[in-house]
Amino acid sequence: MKQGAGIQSSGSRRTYHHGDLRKVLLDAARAEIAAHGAQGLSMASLARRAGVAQSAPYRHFSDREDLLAAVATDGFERFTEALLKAASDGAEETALKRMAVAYLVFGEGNVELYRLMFASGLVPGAAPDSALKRAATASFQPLLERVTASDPEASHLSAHVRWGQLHGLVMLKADGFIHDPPEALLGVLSI
Amino acid sequence: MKQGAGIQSSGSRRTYHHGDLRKVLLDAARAEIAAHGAQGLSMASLARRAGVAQSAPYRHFSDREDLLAAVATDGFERFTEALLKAASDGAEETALKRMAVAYLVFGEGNVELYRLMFASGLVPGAAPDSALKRAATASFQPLLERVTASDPEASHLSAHVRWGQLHGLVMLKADGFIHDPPEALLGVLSI
DNA sequence: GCTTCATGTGATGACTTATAACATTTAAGT
DNA sequence: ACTTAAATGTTATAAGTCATCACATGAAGC
Repeated sequence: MKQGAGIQSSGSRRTYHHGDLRKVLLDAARAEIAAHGAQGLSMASLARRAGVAQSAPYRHFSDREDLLAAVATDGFERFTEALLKAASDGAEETALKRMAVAYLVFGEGNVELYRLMFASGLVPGAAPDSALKRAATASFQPLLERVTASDPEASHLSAHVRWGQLHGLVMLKADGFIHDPPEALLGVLSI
Repeated sequence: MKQGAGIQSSGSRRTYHHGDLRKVLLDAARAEIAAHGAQGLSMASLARRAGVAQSAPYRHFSDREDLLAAVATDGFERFTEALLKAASDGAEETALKRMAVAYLVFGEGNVELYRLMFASGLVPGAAPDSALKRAATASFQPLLERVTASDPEASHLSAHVRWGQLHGLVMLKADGFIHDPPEALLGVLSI
């Protein structure tokens, strides 16, 4: 089935069909985005990197935005996972604090991916029933649940504000406006 | 031989020299960014819109990023002005609250400009002594001063956190993740 | 085995950034 | 005023991008 043929990066593939181009493209895109951001990512360079024709990626992604959306969707899923893991990974009372730490750590460790996910305008433009939109809204659920769990009076609104606090700190750091370490910031936040 | 010739070649300009191309380009860029964001802005379209050759803008801006930086710098200056005006426009005790409102209002009223200023990666990449960097750091001073003035114990750190709160809310709204009105958010923030 | 469908190729058009060589005004210096 | 330098515009062009086309190839199903 999955013939191990794979890729011959120097240009000569053994098989006409690549075998797993979609995955290779996504991996390359993730790496490129992590290294240099989504802005400069080009379909052509991805194709070159994968050793296929420039038009090949369009067999797997309808356009550049579609590919970025796939990377972002995957990012949201990993992000949600990280939050859930942090929440369930210790005492109940300190779950929110651990989630906050996990949030900041994820942001710091995936600056460009985080920017793509939350500040590229990809999500607001996506269709309401798209995988991207669903993954994005899903990533907000863990935080929302914890906030309302710890304080039944708390509304969506206060969860939004908590989220905004963390989001703002991640973005300010991502863009080099502040440089304080996560622990210091959380101390002031009193989460 | 003579290829220049066309005073009127493309548009309806009467003089060979445009007169105030730099300003016209900046105005057009601001309008285009406000309408469709900085992402899709092209030097070529700006030139067309101004009725000059595609290469003309490069006489005034070394490259696309340089033009965007000019727009962002102007944005930071107007942003600082708005914050200062809010601070000095009422009772001393409520200055911080008014600044917070002004912050959110500016963000909501200039979504794409705000994104360019704070989330485009322009500032971290700029030279330390560039006009952009200076305008950006200057925009943080009003908030910092008010925070430390109202609470001498407060450090830069707590000012950063305040900033992060506001920044996060603006960005989340800009990207369509939340939709709460400013007053509601500020109520929860207790600023 | 034959057909069909998914996937990769090459060529192409429209568009963009950016630079170079050349043209035309404006300004400065004498 | 005359000459020349500096700004600022123009044309042409190179290199790169996105996206689509008709066509080639190989894998899977009948």
